[in-house]
Amino acid sequence: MGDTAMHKQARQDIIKTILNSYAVETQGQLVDLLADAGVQVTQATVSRDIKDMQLVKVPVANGRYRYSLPPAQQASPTEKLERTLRGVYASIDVLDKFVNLQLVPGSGPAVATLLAAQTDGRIFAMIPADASILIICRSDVAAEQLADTLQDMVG
Amino acid sequence: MGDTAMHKQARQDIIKTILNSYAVETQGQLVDLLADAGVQVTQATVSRDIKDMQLVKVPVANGRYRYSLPPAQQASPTEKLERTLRGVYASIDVLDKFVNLQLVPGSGPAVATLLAAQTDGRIFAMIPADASILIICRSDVAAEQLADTLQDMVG
DNA sequence: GCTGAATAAAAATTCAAA
DNA sequence: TTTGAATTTTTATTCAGC
Repeated sequence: MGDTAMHKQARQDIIKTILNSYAVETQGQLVDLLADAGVQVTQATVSRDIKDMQLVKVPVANGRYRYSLPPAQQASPTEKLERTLRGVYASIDVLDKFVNLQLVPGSGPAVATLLAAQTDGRIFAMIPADASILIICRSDVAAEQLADTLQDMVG
Repeated sequence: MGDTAMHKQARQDIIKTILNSYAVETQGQLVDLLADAGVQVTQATVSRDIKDMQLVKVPVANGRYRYSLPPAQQASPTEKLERTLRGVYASIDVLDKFVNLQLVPGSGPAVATLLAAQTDGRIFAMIPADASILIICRSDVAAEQLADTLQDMVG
């Protein structure tokens, strides 16, 4: 046993990080990856963590398996958008049916994907650019409202 | 072997139904439930079906497990690129001279290339994005017609 | 190709202990 | 309560046959 006490919660946080970085196929693999991260536990413990965290072993396209966070624990699309937007938002502007969202360079496509996942009825189309997204709304009023909504998200 | 030939697809449909009716915890249980439904297979076959169908064994609240239909597939853009419009189409919408084609993320450029090859006289210009294509038509009527055409393509 | 029987591999649990 | 070792249980795969 390592001399550093490792608590369950901390270990589970590390497991989350590992799952986001590696395609973990078995619990044995997870044991090894945890060891690499300096956390020494057995398969039994990992099995219990997986139950606790409600992780699932998903059969994926290439005929393999991988452990993954369940939909229930995955952040909702709106939460993801809000979190992301907070980090990359620069400014917002409205003209007629258009909302122009200025962002930090590189974040346009990612934010557009998150916005698209909202299925917001006010949005007709989006033109994502590197550092901005031009949103075409269904009406001038819709554009105003959307701008307000987005403004509220970033505080 | 039973004298009634049971095909994979039919069996998998039955499995779906069973999963919607029972909290199936193990593959053995599923074998039994299939037997009750008149389908005689072994655990090996069920294991393969589960892999095929991408079912997952989800740890649920009460400390038990249950098999469940696949969580929303988060396919990578690269995988989707290889598919046809039918495979990547999400929705289509019209506003004035605009047609907005919503697609799965990553497929916009590929689909736009295919669309451009059509040399459709109604299309004035296209703005492909990662997950959508904004098509600007030569007239409002042209936009309506184009939308209909595309709609028909995807059934 | 699809399957079952046998087997290997992996995962869950039991039990004792800290 | 949490854990590892050992064990049981479950699941995946191999192999042969159809």
